[in-house]
Amino acid sequence: MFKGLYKDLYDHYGDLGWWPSENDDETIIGCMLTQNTSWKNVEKSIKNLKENNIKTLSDIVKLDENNLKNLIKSSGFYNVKGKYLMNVSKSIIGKYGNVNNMKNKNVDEILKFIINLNGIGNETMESIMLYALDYHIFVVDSYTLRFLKRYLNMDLKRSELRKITEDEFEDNYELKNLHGMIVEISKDYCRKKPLCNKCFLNKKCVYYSINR
DNA sequence: CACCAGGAATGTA
DNA sequence: TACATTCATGGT
Repeated sequence: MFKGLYKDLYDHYGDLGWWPSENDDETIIGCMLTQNTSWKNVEKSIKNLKENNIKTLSDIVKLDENNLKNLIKSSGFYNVKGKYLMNVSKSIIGKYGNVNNMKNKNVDEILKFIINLNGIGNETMESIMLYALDYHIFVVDSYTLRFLKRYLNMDLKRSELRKITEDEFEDNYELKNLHGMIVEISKDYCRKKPLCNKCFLNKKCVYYSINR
């Protein structure tokens, strides 16, 4: 159902290299900090952390929580995000020792552990599962649901969309790049003022035919 | 000046 | 289940 869409997007965006990070710990940190926040503001926080030699969740648990909040201030919501990131780091280190030990385990076990952590909802859980831990799980965000509603004229629920994409794409790389490409096309052409007339998908979106 | 960004928790009905 | 509100910086 989405193979054609994938090709159209890939012809335009190619390999986006999602998730951008130096290691899996940094991916998890980015997943937490980018909640309702532009990526550029998150990059400043990550740069701040690196300059203070904080690169892993083990480094974070050694920090004072208020110190952590100051370092991530640029990504907004720093009080809740600081508390969440500290507790998530402590839980992961406490149960698994390090991020790598969470890979290649029973998918449901890891999924339930992550979704039950305070500060992690469905989208952040899916991002961590796919991009940091390399499980076969698609990331569904509001961009994706809105875009597919215009593209397919289907009001899918996240569970339905996840089943379709995870069945259709066997390779994790495709799930990773597909989500990245949908975010990019949403940012480029599908914000509140849609630019369907300039989008490379052009008339393939239902939204275009309805409003023009 | 207003609006929103690669959300989630909490509360209400 | 479906909404509303709060958290709060920084770019446009």
